[in-house]
Amino acid sequence: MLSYAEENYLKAVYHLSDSGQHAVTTNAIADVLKTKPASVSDMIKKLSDKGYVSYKKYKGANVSIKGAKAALLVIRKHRLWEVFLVDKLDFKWDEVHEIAEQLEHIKSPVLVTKLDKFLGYPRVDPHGDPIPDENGEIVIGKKVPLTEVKMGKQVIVTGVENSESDFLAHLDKINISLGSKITIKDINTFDGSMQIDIIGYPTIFISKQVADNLLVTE
Amino acid sequence: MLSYAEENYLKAVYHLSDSGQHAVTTNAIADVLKTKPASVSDMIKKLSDKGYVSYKKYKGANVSIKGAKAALLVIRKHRLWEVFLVDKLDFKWDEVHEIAEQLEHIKSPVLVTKLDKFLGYPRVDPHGDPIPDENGEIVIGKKVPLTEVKMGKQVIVTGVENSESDFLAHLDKINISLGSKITIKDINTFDGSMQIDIIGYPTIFISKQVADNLLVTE
DNA sequence: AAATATTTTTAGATGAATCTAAAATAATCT
DNA sequence: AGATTATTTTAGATTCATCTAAAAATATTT
Ligand SMILES: [Mn+2]
Ligand SMILES: [Mn+2]
Ligand SMILES: [Mn+2]
Ligand SMILES: [Mn+2]
Repeated sequence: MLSYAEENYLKAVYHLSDSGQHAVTTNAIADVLKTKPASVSDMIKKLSDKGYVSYKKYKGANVSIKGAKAALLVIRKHRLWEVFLVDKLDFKWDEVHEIAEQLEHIKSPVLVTKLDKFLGYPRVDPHGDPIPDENGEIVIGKKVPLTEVKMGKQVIVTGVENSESDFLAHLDKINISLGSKITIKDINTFDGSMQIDIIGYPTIFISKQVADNLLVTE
Repeated sequence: MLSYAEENYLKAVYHLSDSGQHAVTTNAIADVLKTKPASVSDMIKKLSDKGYVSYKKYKGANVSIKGAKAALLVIRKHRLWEVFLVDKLDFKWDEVHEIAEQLEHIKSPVLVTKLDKFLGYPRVDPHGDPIPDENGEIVIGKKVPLTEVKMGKQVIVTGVENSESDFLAHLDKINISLGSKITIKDINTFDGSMQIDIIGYPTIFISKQVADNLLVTE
């Protein structure tokens, strides 16, 4: 069984590698876990021996299939507990991370199942991040233009309809990128422009033209 | 801050000493914690150095005021989580102990406060054990005869009105003792006799005479 | 390409919590 | 009381996760 520390390392590797897309450096892991590179080398070697990460000395680490699955089950618990804390206990979305960081390590598969049911099978956590299913799979919803989304619903930017560089530059300027979590606060019916919240940035206005070309999920 | 292990030891000492009433032997602690006496000696010495237990070599250990308070806050969390698991997640009362054993160590005072509120400030856990308040105090309710209790309510036997030995012997015979958790399942109005559940034993019938002389709390 | 700087790994140490085996103390039994 | 048995403590070892300091590998700069 994985220890607390092992689970935290696995999660860090998974996230830093963009869900397993590329290898992760020792220093980067040390950084997010607030530990020293020497400790990371030790732990990565251990996780490699156990088959949870692939690792070549001096070349960084990445999660294996087994490692990604384990990481995703911890992430699932983390996000379900965050939903519990916000929806049921009235925490604010910015107060729950540290507590979920502890709760994610509770070992009991049936607890996770029952918690998921109790919460009504949520698909995203309070920060808009998707909740993996019981097999560690992230069910990605269909991509739709932001103009098709109802007011108030939180969505994640997962693509663009138009890839011209001046459009992309504009998105950059207004702090929208792949993965941004957006909530529509208001829609002006006469011109289709809208007021949106982007998590981490001030509320902004965008034109219908921009909204039409932004693909979002959930 | 107390470690996981330290909290478990403190709780064991607290319970084995009957809430601090007497000293506890090394072997007894090793027994309940499924560890070896040598480990207990080490840990008790550490807790003694930190002021959580009083301890004289070869003479056993007991919780200090500070230790009892710490133990009671862990017990509070344990029992609140048990209520959560049974009331909200639909666990059976005999399935929750192991999970609560993990959850009791989550560190976040505000989480406990909010959980308590969410659960409606329960005063007993699913096993009928009292839940200490935020100061680690167990608020003992008034003692009333069992005949004054409403059907369905779970109560704890905390005394007797009549101390004659044949009454006490009778209680013994039907497995009722101080601390027994009783739920009234049915009351026969014509003679005041009742059908009761005693946790850990089969359902039994008792006469109004017995119920009148049984003092219960909660 | 050589020198320099950065990153990563190894070596060796520490603290926490555990264990086994042996020594010390206390309790029980002729 | 003296011998035997049981309990408890100490001594020394182990595992886990961490650290610092030094060595090795890689990357960057001149
Ligand atoms: Mn964590
Ligand atoms: Mn989150
Ligand atoms: Mn515990
Ligand atoms: Mn209980």
